[in-house]
Amino acid sequence: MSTATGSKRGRPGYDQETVLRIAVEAFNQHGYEATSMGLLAERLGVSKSAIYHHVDSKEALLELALDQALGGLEAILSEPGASSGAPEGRLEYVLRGTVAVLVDRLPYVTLLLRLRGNTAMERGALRRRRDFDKEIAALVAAAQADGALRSDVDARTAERLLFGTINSIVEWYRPGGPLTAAELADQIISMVFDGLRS
Amino acid sequence: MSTATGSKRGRPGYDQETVLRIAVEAFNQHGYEATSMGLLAERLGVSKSAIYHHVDSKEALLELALDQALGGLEAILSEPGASSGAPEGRLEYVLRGTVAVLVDRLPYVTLLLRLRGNTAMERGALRRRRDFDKEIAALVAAAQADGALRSDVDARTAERLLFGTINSIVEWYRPGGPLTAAELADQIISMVFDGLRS
DNA sequence: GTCTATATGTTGATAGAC
DNA sequence: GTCTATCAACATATAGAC
Repeated sequence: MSTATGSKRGRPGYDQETVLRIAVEAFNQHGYEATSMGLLAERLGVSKSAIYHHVDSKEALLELALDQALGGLEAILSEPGASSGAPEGRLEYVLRGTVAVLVDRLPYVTLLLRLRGNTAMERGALRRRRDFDKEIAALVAAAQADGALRSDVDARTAERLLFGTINSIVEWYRPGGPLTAAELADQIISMVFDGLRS
Repeated sequence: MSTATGSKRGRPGYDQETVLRIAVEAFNQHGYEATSMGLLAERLGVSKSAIYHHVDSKEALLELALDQALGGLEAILSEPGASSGAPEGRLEYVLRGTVAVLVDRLPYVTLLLRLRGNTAMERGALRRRRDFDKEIAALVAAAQADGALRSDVDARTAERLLFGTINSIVEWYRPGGPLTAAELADQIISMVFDGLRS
């Protein structure tokens, strides 16, 4: 499978999506700040200036990538399963959805999770991520009030540990391995709700 | 509290430990690769070349930092509590120890957890970290064989999710906040062993 | 323990040709 | 859609004075 566009002959000629894919790979490997346009150019097999035909700047590449991740996560909350039924069921629905988005958009979410907020743009993205987190924390609190979840752990702490567990999959999970995305979601849901004890 | 050494007057004059502390803060904020010696110099209030009086190179700073993190983690496994008693108790002991080291050496462990393995030195550190992880996975497997932990989740996956939960505290926990290190450890241990369901 | 000056290479981005 | 040439700024590290 080539990275080329539909052009009929000659050199590849990239589209923005492919440039973005290669860029995000590099950002995840070296960190966004430390990744140079020169490295991207090398990996794409074109000159630095050719990249500026596809995107306005390095920061624009980051913004496109973060939108992929945040858009995917935010969409979960708009689905019917996230707002109908008992809080516990809604929480499980959202957590399963999060695992699905993480696996489906792995490099983009990985990049989001490693953001430090060093520029205005990054801080904007982190704000969107915090808003998402807060909705889940509210869901945890509702499930606690409902009696479905234990109340001896603070809702915000529980939500953080919940996402700590889920988000950590970007550090090791790779699609195509022995564990399918559905199996992974089952094991995570089972572990966070019921614990590791037999 | 000053960052100065014991010198009696005049300009501060740093020791290696203080230089390292400031450096690790910057590494965690911008990423190791993207942190310039110039930024460190600025934050220390000295010239770039002054830093080379304390350390041989930028990479030597990273190595010193990672040794702080890895040394702390590896020491847990040498403690008596890690090798005596039932596997489940030993596992809990090691997990509590890990939380304690994470909190005690927060910036150093944070740096370790963000390594990508882009140089020989980094890969060496990641190897030490993997060795630590493998010992815990073996402990999980032993506790499963013992019947103390559920066996429907693969030991390696369980260990990864376990550390995903624990390691994620570097993203939000700050000593001096409302939650003490001991309380944090209790809540984490309780959540990973018994789950969030009431 | 710090400084200035310097060496040598790389950075993000632009101009303008093809 | 890509190229070469160019820019000012910045990178790590060293030499040698104080």
